Amino acid sequence: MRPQKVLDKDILIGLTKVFRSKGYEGASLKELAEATGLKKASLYHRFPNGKKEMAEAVFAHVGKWVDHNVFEALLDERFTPKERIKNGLNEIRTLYDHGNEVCIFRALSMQTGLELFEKQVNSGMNQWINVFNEVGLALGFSTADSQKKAVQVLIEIQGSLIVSKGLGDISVFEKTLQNIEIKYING
Amino acid sequence: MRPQKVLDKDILIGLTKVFRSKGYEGASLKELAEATGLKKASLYHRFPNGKKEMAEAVFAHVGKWVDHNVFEALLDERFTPKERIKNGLNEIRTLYDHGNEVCIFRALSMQTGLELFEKQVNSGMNQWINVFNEVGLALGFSTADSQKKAVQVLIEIQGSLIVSKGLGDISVFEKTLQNIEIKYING
DNA sequence: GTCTATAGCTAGATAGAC
DNA sequence: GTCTATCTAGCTATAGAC
Repeated sequence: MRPQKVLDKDILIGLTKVFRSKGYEGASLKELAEATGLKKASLYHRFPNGKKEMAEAVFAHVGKWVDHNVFEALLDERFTPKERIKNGLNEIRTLYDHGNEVCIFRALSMQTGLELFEKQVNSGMNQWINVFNEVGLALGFSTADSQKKAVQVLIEIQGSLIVSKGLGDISVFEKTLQNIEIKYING
Repeated sequence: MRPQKVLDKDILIGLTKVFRSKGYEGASLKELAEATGLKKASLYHRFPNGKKEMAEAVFAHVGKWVDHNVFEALLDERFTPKERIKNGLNEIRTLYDHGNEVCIFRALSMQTGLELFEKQVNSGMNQWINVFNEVGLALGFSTADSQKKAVQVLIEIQGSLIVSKGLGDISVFEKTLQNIEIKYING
């Protein structure tokens, strides 16, 4: 067994960067190879099913990050529900680099026609909603109100990322996060 | 002058359909030709600058539609501001086919790296904000409040389209439009 | 595991007949 | 104005040396 030139973790970072900025179709094997520091053929050694498998790995990697950071912060019972909201929103700030980064799930799933991604986006969105719903219930919101607010969080995060990018003004994203915090903390 | 086999209007419909579902990179000349009923070379006769020019034409075409329908409804002084909101939101329902269609500007501008589209998205978004701002002022909102609400409209429309598509549930889009209506009509 | 080299294909775009 | 045929460049993916 010859040693790996580049760590799996670092490959994923390079792949994520390219897929995020170019999308699935727009990302070429050439760029993906350059971003990881490996040659094309070596990338195929790591991902025998090619580009699709690379995108899947990025999906899984970011999904785990969200689990371990965003969701864990929102559900961490060592903190009060209000503190959890603050902490969770801070992780979201990091995830999207304060509004500078697009949502990688959107970048990868849009217009690929790959069913797998559709399913993963669907279950990912439901997870976000369930987690925010849980915090809402812990804050004493009614079942219906908590569910509604949770969906609204998702809408506003995704929408504000788009508008921030379109206007070239990341303060839109920041203000949206602050509004979400207020809505959860002031009832 | 030999007669055109396909009308400009119908070509634009075909191009729009493909770009909307596949994005700029994902749309191939082959598909674009098939969707319009012309052969590739004939498409190049109509759009000498190729794919980029086709996308620009779609941009302009949809932009005009929005001007003539959404914006005109929102600014039509024959109606009260509240009626204008209702009418404008109805045009938006049509534009996005009740949440079934993605935003063509987003589909075309994302991850293409084409500056032209970035500029057009930027000015397009500013137009949306200005028009909603104007209606807000007509309704008696303060300058700051009207501006804030106008940005929020854009965020919620874009976000709800994404969430609707991700969850496979267009009621998310419909509920968002109803919330916008309530926010404008009840103060 | 990583590399060079290349296969096989499809992309966007053009030439020229009609 | 539309077409068939074709060009070149780039793509994804593989073969095989090291």
